[in-house]
Amino acid sequence: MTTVNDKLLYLIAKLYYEQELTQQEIGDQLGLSRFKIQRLLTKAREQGIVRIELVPPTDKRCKHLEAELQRTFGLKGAVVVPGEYRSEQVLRKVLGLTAAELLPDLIDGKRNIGLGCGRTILEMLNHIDIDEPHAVTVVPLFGGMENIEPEFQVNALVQKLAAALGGEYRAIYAPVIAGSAEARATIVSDPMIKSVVDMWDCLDLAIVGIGHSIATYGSAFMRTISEKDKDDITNAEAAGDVCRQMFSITGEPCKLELNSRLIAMGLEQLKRVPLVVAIAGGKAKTRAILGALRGRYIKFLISDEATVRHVLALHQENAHILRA
Amino acid sequence: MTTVNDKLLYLIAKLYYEQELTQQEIGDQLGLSRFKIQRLLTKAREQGIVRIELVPPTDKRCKHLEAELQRTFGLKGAVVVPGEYRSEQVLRKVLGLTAAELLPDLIDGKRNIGLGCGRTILEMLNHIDIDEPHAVTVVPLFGGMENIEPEFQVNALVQKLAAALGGEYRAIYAPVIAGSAEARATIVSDPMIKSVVDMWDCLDLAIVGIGHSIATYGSAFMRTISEKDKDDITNAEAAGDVCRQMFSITGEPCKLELNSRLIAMGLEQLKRVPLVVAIAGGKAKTRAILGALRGRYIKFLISDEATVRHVLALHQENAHILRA
DNA sequence: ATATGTGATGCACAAATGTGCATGTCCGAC
DNA sequence: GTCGGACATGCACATTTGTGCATCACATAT
Repeated sequence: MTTVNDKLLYLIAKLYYEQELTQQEIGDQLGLSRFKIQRLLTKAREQGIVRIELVPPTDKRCKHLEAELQRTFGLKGAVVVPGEYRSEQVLRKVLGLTAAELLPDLIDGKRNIGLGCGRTILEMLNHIDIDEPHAVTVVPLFGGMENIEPEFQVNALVQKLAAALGGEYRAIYAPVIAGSAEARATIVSDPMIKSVVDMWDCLDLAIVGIGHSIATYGSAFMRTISEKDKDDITNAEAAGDVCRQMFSITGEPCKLELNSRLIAMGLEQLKRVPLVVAIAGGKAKTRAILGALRGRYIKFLISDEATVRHVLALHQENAHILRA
Repeated sequence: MTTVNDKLLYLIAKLYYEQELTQQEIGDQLGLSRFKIQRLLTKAREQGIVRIELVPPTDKRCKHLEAELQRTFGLKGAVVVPGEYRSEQVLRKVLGLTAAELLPDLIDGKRNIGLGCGRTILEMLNHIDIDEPHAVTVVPLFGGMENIEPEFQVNALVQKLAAALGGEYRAIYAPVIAGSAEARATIVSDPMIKSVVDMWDCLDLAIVGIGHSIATYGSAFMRTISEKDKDDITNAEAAGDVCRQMFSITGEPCKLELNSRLIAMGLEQLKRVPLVVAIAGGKAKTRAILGALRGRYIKFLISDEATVRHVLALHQENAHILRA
């Protein structure tokens, strides 16, 4: 019964996938209806008789750029995808995929993982494919925002990563920005929230995006803050942010009143994490990435060739600022 | 340039084959047209980024039946596909496929290969998949018929096998039945034909079907012969044929006037070939297969469980005929 | 400047594939 | 027997995919 099927399924699969006959043609040849062939093919796929494998393109990477990044900014590592991507959408997906492929190496031996949020991070989560479960705990690196789609919610992202890794996660039930410094203090001292925030001091790994201040994160974050805050940011010449913490193109943290209300992992805290992986690319983020690198906030960068070239060029170009 | 594509192709392939999005959905996500996705997918397949592999069903075989066949009829080997196939069409394809898979083992070290003709043989040829070329010479085992489709022509079949194996072939330009014994003699002594016919004495391997006389080979052969010949065959109680040579259910060659006109490898000649592989199955061929086995004309049988059970049962049942 | 060719692009249409459903079939329980 | 359920079958229809073609962009030769 089943053995008949085995050979038959294999035969049909061969005719369909190897000889590229249509289901109708196979049906005619075998004296079976097209529908039957269709269902048998489905069964063949289910039973694993047909195995579709995707060969990852021989990981061509821009080793020289990676080495230069490491040298120049004291990184523990870098991965630079070759080529130039004109579409932001495509680039995000490519970087997300690349990050997902690297993830097994990155999380190896890690217990507490902090996760940022953003579209590229989400793309990464969509492509994670891990065999054995890892006993990790995933925590968000900052509070949430209510005015964005559910799938971008920090808690949804940590949940997703934990699920993909087979570990646990901690959700944060605090806003990324409190109404006042006092409100922040109150919120952060709340036991449930404190237990998450306290974990920021004992992370083994943080995975973050890099925002380019004005219009960052689909500008959802920017929509959250007041006009005065925006002016502050502009005046401070913020080049970008990591974990919502702004810094200038030299890597100096921006002194903003906003900071006192932020419920987010701090830059100095971040520097103490053994491994901070940033995923970021795109011409618009050039200044932001450069700032993050100069500030030594990140220790591993996943980006693309065109962007990295821009970053390195910009670094050469206005290196005098640093000396000044 | 190409490197951009590599990652992108892989990404698209992943979305399509792993996440099972439609081409349209992928296009929307990436901001590319459906057509572009379509073409990139084609390219991904061409470049081997998508690899579709067919896992042959764990070669479940009826070892016990194979052993019994070997023991009972002194075969060098047998392969019995499990199950019962109600459709002749399906059975032919399954047997052809099975034979094609066995072929590499069967031809190993062989130089001169004789090939019969028939629908199952053709199916086998359709599935041959060999890596390195074999230095073989393929010859037909009997003459041709003009009243059948071109793809069933003996010369087409030997050509096809030779092509699949990467070897050479000899075509025969003689009819399977001459008009008279004298005509046969003349034809066979023609140098070009003789050189092929002479090879029947130095074959290392023959691959044949088994016909069940009346209505054999889509009855094309039967349409070729006269009414008197048919009566002769009926009177001689022919059970089947190999290479057009008729025999009874006991395996005795039929003494027919027709034989004197046949341009086909003889049964005694066949017995001298080190390895004769027959591919045959189906209830209707029970008697024919039994006759071929009893006559020891074949040394290797590829068939199916249901048929073999019938054959063995029939053998037990009328074994007394042999003793008589 | 003007031809010329090569390749990318998207469209209309054709072909192939997938799916919910009504019907039919088989088989065991009662 | 007959009832009920699980499952197979084929159909109409919806979705998805594939393809020939006209168009356009761009580069190279004339």
